[in-house]
Amino acid sequence: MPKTVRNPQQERSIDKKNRIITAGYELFSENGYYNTNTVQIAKRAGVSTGIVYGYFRDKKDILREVTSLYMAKVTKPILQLFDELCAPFDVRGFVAEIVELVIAAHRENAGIHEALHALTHTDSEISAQFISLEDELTLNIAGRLSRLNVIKKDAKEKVHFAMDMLQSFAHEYIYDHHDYIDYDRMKKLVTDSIIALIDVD
Amino acid sequence: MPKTVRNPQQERSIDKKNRIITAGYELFSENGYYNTNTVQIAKRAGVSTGIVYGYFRDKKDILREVTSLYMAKVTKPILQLFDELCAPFDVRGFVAEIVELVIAAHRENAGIHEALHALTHTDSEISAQFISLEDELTLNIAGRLSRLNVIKKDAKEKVHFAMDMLQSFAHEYIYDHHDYIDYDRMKKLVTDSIIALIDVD
Amino acid sequence: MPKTVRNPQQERSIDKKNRIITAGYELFSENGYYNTNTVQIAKRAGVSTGIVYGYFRDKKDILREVTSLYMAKVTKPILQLFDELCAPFDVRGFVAEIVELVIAAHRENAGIHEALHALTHTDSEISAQFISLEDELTLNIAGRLSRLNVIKKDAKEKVHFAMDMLQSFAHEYIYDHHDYIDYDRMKKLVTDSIIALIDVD
Amino acid sequence: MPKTVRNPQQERSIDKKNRIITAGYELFSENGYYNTNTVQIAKRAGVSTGIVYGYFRDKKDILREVTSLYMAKVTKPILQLFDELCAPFDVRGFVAEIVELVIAAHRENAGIHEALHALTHTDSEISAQFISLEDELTLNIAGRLSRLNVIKKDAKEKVHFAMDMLQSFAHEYIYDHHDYIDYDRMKKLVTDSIIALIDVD
DNA sequence: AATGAATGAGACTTCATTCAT
DNA sequence: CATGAATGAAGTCTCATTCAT
Repeated sequence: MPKTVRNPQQERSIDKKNRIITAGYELFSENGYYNTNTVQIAKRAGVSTGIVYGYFRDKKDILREVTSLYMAKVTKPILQLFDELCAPFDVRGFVAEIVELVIAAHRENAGIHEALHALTHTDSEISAQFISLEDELTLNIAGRLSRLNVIKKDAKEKVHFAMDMLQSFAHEYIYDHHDYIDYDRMKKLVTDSIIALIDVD
Repeated sequence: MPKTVRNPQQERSIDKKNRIITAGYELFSENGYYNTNTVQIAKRAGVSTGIVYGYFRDKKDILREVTSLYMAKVTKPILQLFDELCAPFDVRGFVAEIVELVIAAHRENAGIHEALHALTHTDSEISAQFISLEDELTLNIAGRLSRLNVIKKDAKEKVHFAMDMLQSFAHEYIYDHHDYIDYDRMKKLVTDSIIALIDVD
Repeated sequence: MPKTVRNPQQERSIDKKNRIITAGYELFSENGYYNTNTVQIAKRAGVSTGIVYGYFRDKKDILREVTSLYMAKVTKPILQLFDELCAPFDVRGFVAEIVELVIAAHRENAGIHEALHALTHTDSEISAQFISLEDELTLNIAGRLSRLNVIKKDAKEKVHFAMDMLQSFAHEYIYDHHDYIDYDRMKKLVTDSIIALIDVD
Repeated sequence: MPKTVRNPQQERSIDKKNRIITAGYELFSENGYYNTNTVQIAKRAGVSTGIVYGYFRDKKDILREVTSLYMAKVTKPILQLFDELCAPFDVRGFVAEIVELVIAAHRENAGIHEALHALTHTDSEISAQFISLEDELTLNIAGRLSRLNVIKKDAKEKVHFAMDMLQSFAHEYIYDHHDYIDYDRMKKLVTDSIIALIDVD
């Protein structure tokens, strides 16, 4: 008797599944994956413990969906920004906007990034999901910027590296406030570095 | 009745404590903190389960020491490089050296960085250890470079950001190999960005 | 994340909780608190180890409930006897009845009194429970006897001391049978002493 | 290879053994038998963990000796008082003296009585030791008082019961102070009850 | 489809006892 | 004789998962 997981079609069921994912999202974000148990998830989602296993194969399966949700939340606003983009455009202004966007995304998706990233190393599936997100973003953005002729050379490498910078900085900005750092000045350095990176031929 | 932990003085005991730390280092690195149990650590260290608690208050205490070990491993070679540094010096060559060093450190200290960083978000003690490592490195390096007049302005912000870049890149380089990225080209971009960052006034 | 303990409402659950308490009662009684482990309790109760922690915070929590159960078992029949009491009444007959009652209670509640009393010295919570039981009994009985004008002076001191005598004797009677003691004669001495105590002005 | 336990002849060894017993006495008294471990005992005695097993077969063996020590401490002063006793004598004064003596013994031997008595129920060996102590005291005292013609009938029963009363009261007096009890009045009741008991024919 | 009580393997930790030095 | 580090069995408690209702 192969174990089956419901694939909810009905509205009420979909809602229930989503509530579980959201609960997982919040709890993993707050306490990390290993410090969250299924009873907590069920309680937060307002469902019974048992039904969780109606929608998800196991705890890891919730993690997978939480990861997808996270991906969507982070990717969407950035791609949207690019959608509205058309040449000629103000590079500095645009980069500044992106910086703010990434910071905001980081702030909103608080702990989950850490919680998920943490698992990246021991869990190949999550790792793959993360990598494929990066791939999609990198290639998508690199393609757009190439087409717009904003970046002429090494677009993928530049975009990827720029994304890394942004992520590092956003993390720094949100979580690891060091007293001796002037974050506004640092933000300017980041923006400048990215602009310089784009302009390098 | 305060629980006491042996503070080993004899060589053999120190060795045993170190073997436990090393075992923890390796296992946390391979499987993460939560997927490693004390029996595994003891077995890998070649000691009994019981004696682990002769040297460490609890499992978390092993983690603390593992973190310290990691800190030392990462910090030392970098500070050493700076120790050998004297003006006038070849900025490009030096940065290139640093890049290689950080990549090497990342390679050698494989999973542990992830495993530890993962806990940063749920464990304030580990977080504090990490932050204090960054503080030390940043301030130390920023101080040196200021004194050598290599960086004239915003030294701390620049150094901190440069370190973030390096870390992101090293991580990328070691773990997340994307097929479509030419990592040598990317390495050059990183080096250039750091140099540019230093030169900005 | 406050740990929650089920507060069973359903009959079956209440029964299960009671079975655990009873199992604890028996095992603590037979082997003492420290020589009883949670696996034994679960087995005796016919439940799994895990569910024990669904009903009780920890092993100590079982002890608390066992103590309460013991209290009830010991207190109830004595208070009941007093409930049926009305003046004028035959002091000698009544005291004799009480003596038999306390012996019976001791016999039935076998080892548990010892097991619990044992903890009294190292566990302030159990100690408090015991003391409050004594308080209740002493004050209740002293009040009744004062009101009935059976005892005119120092009612609380007399009642308390009489209870001590009874307990000592019952313990002696049940457990520490010495060959050279004629326990029927001793029982008469106890009865007489209590009667004398009451009559002292 | 039958396990042997040293039977120390040399002074230094005897001293060491005694220090272990004393340490056990104190620690069992403070924390109970089960909350005391051998490392603590060794530390308090100022010896190594290992050597404890040179003098004692196991932890229980320490308990045995501690029990003996307790016996001696409690028995001696009482028997001594009787040794000094000769007719004709002042019953009331003598009983009052005994009461004070037992209270003092209880105070000094604080927790150990409880700690040991606790084990009485699960440990037949300790139980036997306790009973034989009582036997010795009861028979000894009953014999003396009979010979002195102080008690004419049921001497053993009376003495035993009197000892129970004293013990209960002393325990009460030292440990379970209830606010609503006037202990001086209660002490008088105890003394009177014992005197009455002796005088009953 | 839903509930939530129940299961039991396994995690962390303690400690009586042994043994190499 | 003495040391105290070492052993490993056993205890308490947690939690992913199942199952009777």
